[in-house]
Amino acid sequence: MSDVARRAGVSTATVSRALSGPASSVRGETRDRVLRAVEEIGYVPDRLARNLRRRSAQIFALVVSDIGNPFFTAVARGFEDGARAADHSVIIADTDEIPAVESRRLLELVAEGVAGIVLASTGTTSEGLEQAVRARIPVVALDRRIDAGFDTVACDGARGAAEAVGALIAAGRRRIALIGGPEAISSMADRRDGYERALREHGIAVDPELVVHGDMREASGHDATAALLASARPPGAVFVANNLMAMGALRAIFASGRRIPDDLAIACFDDFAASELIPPGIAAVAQPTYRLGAGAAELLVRRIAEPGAPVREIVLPGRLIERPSIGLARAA
Amino acid sequence: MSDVARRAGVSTATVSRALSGPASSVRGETRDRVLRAVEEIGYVPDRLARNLRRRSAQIFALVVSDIGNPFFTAVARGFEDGARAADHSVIIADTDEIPAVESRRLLELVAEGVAGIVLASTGTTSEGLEQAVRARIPVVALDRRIDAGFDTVACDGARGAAEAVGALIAAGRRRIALIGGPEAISSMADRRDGYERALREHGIAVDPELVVHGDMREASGHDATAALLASARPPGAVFVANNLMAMGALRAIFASGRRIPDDLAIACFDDFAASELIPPGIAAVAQPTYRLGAGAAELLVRRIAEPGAPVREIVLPGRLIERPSIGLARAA
DNA sequence: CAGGCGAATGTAATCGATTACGATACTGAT
DNA sequence: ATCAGTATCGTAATCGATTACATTCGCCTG
Repeated sequence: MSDVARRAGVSTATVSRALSGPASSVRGETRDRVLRAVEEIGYVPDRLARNLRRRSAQIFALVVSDIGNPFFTAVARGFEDGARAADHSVIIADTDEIPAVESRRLLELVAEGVAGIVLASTGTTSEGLEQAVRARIPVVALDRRIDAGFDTVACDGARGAAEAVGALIAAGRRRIALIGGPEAISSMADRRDGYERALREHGIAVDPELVVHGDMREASGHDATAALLASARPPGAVFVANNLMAMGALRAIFASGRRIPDDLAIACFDDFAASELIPPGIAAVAQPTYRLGAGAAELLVRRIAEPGAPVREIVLPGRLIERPSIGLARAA
Repeated sequence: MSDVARRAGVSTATVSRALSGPASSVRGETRDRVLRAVEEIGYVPDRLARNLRRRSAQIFALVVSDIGNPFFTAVARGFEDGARAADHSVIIADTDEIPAVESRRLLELVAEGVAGIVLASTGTTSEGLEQAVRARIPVVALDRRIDAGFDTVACDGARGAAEAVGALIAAGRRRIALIGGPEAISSMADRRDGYERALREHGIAVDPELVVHGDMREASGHDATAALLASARPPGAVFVANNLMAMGALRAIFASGRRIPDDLAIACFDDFAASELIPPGIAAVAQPTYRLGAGAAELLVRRIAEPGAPVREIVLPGRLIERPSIGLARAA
């Protein structure tokens, strides 16, 4: 940096101001001289030194339960692009949906000096979250609301679920089971709400026996479905609250020898790569994953620019992709 | 840090040595005093300052073509665990399989001061790679070899492919097509080799008309398969060199109305989540993804410990998961 | 014309840990 | 008793960019 300063005939302070200070802090001509010197020498500012001075690294963190879940990887794609546009790298951390792990990861990220965190929380407030707030690191809630006043980006789970369940009803099913997720996770609670709302709107009572909860992983979807199918009065359709459990549900259904949609209709939240290829084609509510991720990055960037701004919430609609697993096509 | 020093009655230099210096550099009793003081005060070393001094951040980078590919996310999982065990975070960067993007990402990572890079290269040496080497940042090749002498971790593609193709032959197929990837990518070339070897070993000539190349993405798998099926003498089986193209191939096959395995047998490299659910169950060579990722982390850690050590190569076997898509079961 | 103000820039302190260099004390050998 | 050698620890420089504070200069006002 001092080489640049010498070459441009200014001090290092001026070089710094020309490169990263506000536009008004340096005379136009001086700035040009500095930029030319930078160009000639091929100077690249040292990020590590800058990080120390600024007390923050140019890194955003994405904290999710499992990077193996295609929903989160798709979100990560959008988030990464958004972060890169703001000249930030992305660290990804898994929590395995375990609150203690989530807290630990957050503490590590705070220590790491990340500039912002996007968090798909397990639902429990933790010491890690507290520390992040105390360190004034912006936190954006992804997919799941956090009680306090955090910026949030999510898909409209209630509406998407209601639409999917509505489609099942329109196809003539009335005994529709829900395979839901933990109620502490707001997106899961929302989807349950949508399920119940759709039933009520069509004058169908919610049957507690048809509502079961998994842990959002494949195995739990399988087990829950198997139990439903083995019960005295099995349902005529199931709505599964996320993609992984849906895969488990499908395994259980095929294992039972039932045919979709004749014996059992199915729809789920969260589209997945193979949904078309699994016969007869599985209906799903597709989330705008890329835009969720990009939106999260955007919220972080804005919050950094104006820390005091009012809390913002981005809620994007999902889109029901109707496929034959629903059963009869709806009347147009 | 000076608080700790004062409390322990030593200098900051001693604190630093006690915490991160070699064991011999400080008297046992002194170290204990320091550690106690650290405990009492709740001191946490500042990573940003340490990074500046050490001229390197405690971060590993994973550079892949597309984090949306489940193979890479599965690898990422193992890599992340391995990195964390060594107290490093993980940055993930996508290249979209574009050499220029790969080079740019690498340059950014070098500037970022990452401590090590795991790279699934597009196959072209780039300025970014040069810079990484010049900066003495260890680079481990993942899945795909890089010409020069880099540590490498990969699955045995030739053997896995030969096994899968061998199974198709054992099931009575002789006209077996290959949907391969770009030859510049070593893992793809290996799989092609395995394909050809299996054919030769069974006295079947390699028919150039049955060998087509995609770009490893789903659409190319679809198009290549559609073209094969529409040809004058369509194959009796296909072996697809990766998971994404396999999904595309399946779409094309179903669209053509053909039945698996009666009309067309299929097997692919890289197992994927839905392979069981897609009828009749799609045979695939499963890679030990988690261990590939963990192995990459391990290679990085060792290379950092001994920069001069001889080049190491970890090659892990894949496992053919036989499913009905192959056709007749092999004679036991 | 004095005094005040703002724009533009320079000087040097600062972020917090690491480490080169030097000082001290203690060991054992001669 | 003297001295080399080693183990242990302290002082202060260092990493490279940012920024508080000081300085200079020009311009405007009363």
